Amino acid sequence: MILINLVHNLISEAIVQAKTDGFIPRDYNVTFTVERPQNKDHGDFATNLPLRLAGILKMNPVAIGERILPLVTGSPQIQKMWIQPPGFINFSLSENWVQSQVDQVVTLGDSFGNTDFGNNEKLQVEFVSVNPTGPVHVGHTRGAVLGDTLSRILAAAGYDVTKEYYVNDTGNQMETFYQSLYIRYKQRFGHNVNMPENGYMGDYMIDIAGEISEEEHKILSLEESEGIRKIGKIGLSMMLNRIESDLQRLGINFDVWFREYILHDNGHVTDILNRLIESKNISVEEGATWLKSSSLGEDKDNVLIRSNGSPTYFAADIAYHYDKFANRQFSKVIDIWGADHQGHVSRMKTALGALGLNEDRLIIILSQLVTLKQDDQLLKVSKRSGDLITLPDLLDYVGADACRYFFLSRSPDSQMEFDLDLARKESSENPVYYIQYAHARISSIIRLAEQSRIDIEDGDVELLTNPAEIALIKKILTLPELIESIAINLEPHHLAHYSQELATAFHWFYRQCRVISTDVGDENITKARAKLVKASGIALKRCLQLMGMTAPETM
RNA sequence: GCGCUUGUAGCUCAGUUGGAUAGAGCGCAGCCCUGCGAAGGCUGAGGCCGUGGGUUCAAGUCCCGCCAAGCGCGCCA
Repeated sequence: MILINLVHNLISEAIVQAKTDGFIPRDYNVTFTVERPQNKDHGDFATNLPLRLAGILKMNPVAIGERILPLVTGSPQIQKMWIQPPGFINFSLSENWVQSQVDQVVTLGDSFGNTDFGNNEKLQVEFVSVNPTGPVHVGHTRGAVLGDTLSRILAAAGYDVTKEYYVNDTGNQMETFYQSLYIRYKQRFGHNVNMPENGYMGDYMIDIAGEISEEEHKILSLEESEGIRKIGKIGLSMMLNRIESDLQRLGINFDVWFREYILHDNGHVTDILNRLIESKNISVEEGATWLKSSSLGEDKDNVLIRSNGSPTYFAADIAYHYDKFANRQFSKVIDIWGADHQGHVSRMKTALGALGLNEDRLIIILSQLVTLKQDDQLLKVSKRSGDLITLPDLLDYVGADACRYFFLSRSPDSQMEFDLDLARKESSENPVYYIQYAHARISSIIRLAEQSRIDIEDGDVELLTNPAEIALIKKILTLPELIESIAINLEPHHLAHYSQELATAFHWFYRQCRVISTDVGDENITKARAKLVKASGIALKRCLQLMGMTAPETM
C-alpha cells in the first residue's frame, strides 16, 4: 500500500474510534489532510486533524491531539507519532522498515513504482491530433510530450491506456491543402499558376510536391478537379507519414490513428444528429442545422450542418467522442488540446451531456501556447505563412531528451517562452544532463562492483544508517506515491522535478558515503551500499523511462 | 465587452489542493578531488508571492475588485 494512504487509514480508524467514544459527534463529517512536511523536524508525515477539529470541539488543538493520538494504532512502518504545536500529529517512519525496502525495490526491479490503482480501467488519451495540412511544430510538441508522458504514467498506475491520434482528414482546411499542393506540383513542372488566397505557403509543400512522381501518378494529364483529388490523397498520406516519423523521433508511438472520414462514411455523424433531434436539442435556422446549446447553458448555439449541407468539424467531433464512450467503451477519455481550442471545451461537454453521457468522463487538458524566441525576437508561428519551427528542427537543435524534459517540467497551464538560443547553448547545463549523469554514475559503480566480484544481492540493508543513505531510500520510496498522485491529478510535470530531487539525493549520498571500498573490514558495508546504488538506479531509470528519455550507462 | 489561463529570487519555473521558517535549476560570490564519474558536493547573497480588500486558528493557495500578459468568442479546424 502507498505509504501516505496507510497513514490516512490509521487516522480514519482513529476517528471512527473517537466517534464511538463520543469524543467527536457521530454525525460530524471530519475532513483532514495528510502531507509530507517540508521540515524534517516534523517527521515523514503530518496530519492537521486536531486543527480541523478545534472549531467544532471548541478545544485547544494540542489537547485534541492528545485525545486522538492514543486512538491511532501502530503499524510496522511507523516508528513514532507525536503532537506538535499548533496542533499537528506527526509521524516518522521506522528506520528498519525503510532499510528493508531497499531489498523490496531490488526484487521488484523494473516494475518498481507500478501500482494497481487504475484497476485496469479502460482509458484513452488523445493528443497531438495535428491537422495533416502541415508538420508538427513546437506548440504541438508540448502537448505531444504531455500526452505521451501522461499515458506512460497512467499505464504504470494500473490503467489500460490507449494512445490515439485523431486525423482531421476532411473539411475546408484539407481542401485548401489539396489545392495548395496541386499548385505547387504544377509550378514544379513550369506552369505559371498562383497559390490560392489562404494556401499553405510552407516549403514543405514544395518538398512534398517534389517527391511525387509524375511517371507513376500522371497527375498533370488529369482534369483539374480530378488531379486535385488524386494528388490530395497522395499528399495526405505523405504528410501523415512525416508526422508519424517525426513523433517517433521524439519517442512517441500511437496505438490508434483514427480517421475522421470514417465517421462520415459509416453514418456516425448522421446517427448523432438523429439522436440530438430525438432529444429535442436541434433547430433549423437560416438553412443550417444548429445544436441548441444556449438552452443548455452555453453562450450561443452552434452549427452542426451548414446551409450548404456539409457537416461542421463540431458535428464530427461530437460523433467522434460519442464513439469513444458508447461504442469503444472507454470509461474515461483524456483529450489534450492547445489553448486555442479552449472555447470548444464547454460546448463539447455540453453536447455529450445532451446525448445522455456523463460529461465528467471527458477530461480536457489545455496546454498553453508556446512562443518562440530567437535573437531576442519573438517568432510568430503560423502554418500558412510557413514561418514555423517544426518538431524535426527542434530535435536537431536540442535533441529528444532535452526537448521532452524541457516541455514536461512545466505545468501545462502556464504559457511558456521557448528561447531557442538558450535551449541550444545550455545543452551541457540542462537539468536533463544532471539526471542522466546520476544514472551514468550509478551504472559506473555497478560495473565496478561487478568487476570486483562484489555480491550485491548479499548486502545487509540494516547497515544503511547514514542520514544520506536514509534520505536517499526515503526519496526512492516516494515514487509509487508520486505515480499515483499524477494519475489522480494528471500533472506529470511533478515527475520531472522528482527526478531531479532523486538525482540530488543520490549525488549527496555519493559524496557522503564511499560505496566500493577495498579496505579490510568494509566488505559488508560495500555490499549494502552497492545494493542501495542498484535500487537508486532502478528508481531513476524508471523515471527516465516514464518521461520517455534515455537512461545512459555512460556519457 | 464577455469567457479561459497566467503573474512567486536577476532569469526559467515548482509550490503536495488551506498548514509549521516560501523552494529548485541557471546566473552571481566563495569552499571541496594524491580512492568508486567534479556533467558532482557544500556555503552565501538574492522575495511586498502583480495590487487592494475579504473569509479563519492559519492564505502564495479560497472569494471579490483592480492592473498587466496570452488565448478564445466563425456556417475554420
